[in-house]
Amino acid sequence: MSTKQRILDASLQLFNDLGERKVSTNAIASHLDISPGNLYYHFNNKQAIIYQLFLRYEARVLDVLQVPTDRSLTITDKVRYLQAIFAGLWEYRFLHRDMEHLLHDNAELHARYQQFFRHCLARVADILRGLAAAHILRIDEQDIDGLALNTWIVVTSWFSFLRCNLLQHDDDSLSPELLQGGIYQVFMLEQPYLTDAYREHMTQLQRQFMPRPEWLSTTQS
Amino acid sequence: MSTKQRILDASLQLFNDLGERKVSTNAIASHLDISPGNLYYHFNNKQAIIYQLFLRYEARVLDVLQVPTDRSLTITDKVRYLQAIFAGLWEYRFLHRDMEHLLHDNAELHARYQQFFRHCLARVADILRGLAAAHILRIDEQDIDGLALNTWIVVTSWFSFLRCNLLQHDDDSLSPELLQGGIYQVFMLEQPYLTDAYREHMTQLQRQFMPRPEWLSTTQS
DNA sequence: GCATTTTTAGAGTGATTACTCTAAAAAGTC
DNA sequence: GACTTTTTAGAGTAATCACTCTAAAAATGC
Repeated sequence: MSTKQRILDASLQLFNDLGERKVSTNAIASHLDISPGNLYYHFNNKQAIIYQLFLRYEARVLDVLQVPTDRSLTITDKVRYLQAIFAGLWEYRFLHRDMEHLLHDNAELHARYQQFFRHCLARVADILRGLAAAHILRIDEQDIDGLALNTWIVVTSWFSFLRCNLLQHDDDSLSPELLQGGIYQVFMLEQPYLTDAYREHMTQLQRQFMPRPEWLSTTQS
Repeated sequence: MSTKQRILDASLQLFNDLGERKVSTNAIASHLDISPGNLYYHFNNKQAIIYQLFLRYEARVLDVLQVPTDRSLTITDKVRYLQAIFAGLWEYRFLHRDMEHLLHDNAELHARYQQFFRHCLARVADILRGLAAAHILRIDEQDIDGLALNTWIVVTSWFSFLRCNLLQHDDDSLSPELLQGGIYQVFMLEQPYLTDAYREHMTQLQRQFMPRPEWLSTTQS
């Protein structure tokens, strides 16, 4: 594999494990047993590494968020979307961990990210319209944008939420399993809009993603 | 005013304006025309300043999130809760801007924050139960925790969302007016649970917090 | 007015880190 | 094998920043 790719892979891994801020370019180089000069031969600066990783992430997400044109959506699609999106978020989790800082320091990334956001939001809205067309949801057009936006917020904030509110301080073990609770919360957003025909089925499905009860029960505290 | 208070006030202002990370302790001192030594006489370290500011924030929020015991909740309460919470978020907006980093570097704050979170979540759930008891919402007990959690996520992520997705890169002018859209989104979460008696009234109320349409419409992009 | 405590100034320090510079090694070309 | 280009090494640098240290000034108590 080319040095450039190895730098990107190592950066991604270190960023994900430790957070972008805690990983110096020298650390990336020494992790790969190459010199800082070598790293800077391939990338003009740290931001360029992050930008390339974002492009990977973007491609991955947009690839998932396609709405089929030849058939109507099913509940299976819904689950598949969410699992794939959360898997992508997991793979590039350093991004949303510190998005504000990354964007503040990088105007080019900021512009691209905002375009990406608008694109995603439109796709999510299209998916919701597709679910409505398939009589899975019953929702007014005027509510679709709001629901799509809430979905975006919950999805992109989920890992941050976990790390801040549910993980012990010394415990860095954010695991893919913890994704499940995020999927549950997104189902929760859509649940009230389910048509009677699908309500029973979805409720049962949603239960599979139920967060462990000791987590978040408000009744006993 | 005591030097200690002046340090806290100046820190809050600078943190809010520039982000905690971009504000050095030396910068706080020189902003107040005092020496770094003086600052460190009053606070052992930067984290201690942040911790004290968090305590202020916590007290402010918990003061707002009271459920009246002598009467049932009204729609006016609902609006008042949201406006007061968002005002508090605004006043201490540096906190949620970089919460993960702040907590990672400060175990004591992390523990306190998690306790605060659980407390808030329970209060939000109580408010939802109160709204159900007042026949404003119709919601199953088993859905309350999930709705409360989504409310927490949307509320605490709103400013971050604005800065990442809606503000121009050179534009630091996050304004209190932009809060309104956050309130709209929280209404959006609860809207499907409204009883018929209140649906009309709330929908009209919600419209007042409507984000400007060019913002987030998915229909024209 | 003297003694003690509290508050302040301000120079300095050690650690970190993104990035540079020079030159050597390796790879490719003919 | 001579050359050109690409890739690499690694020492170094300038800036930043949280925090320390010493000693002077100010406030307080009696």
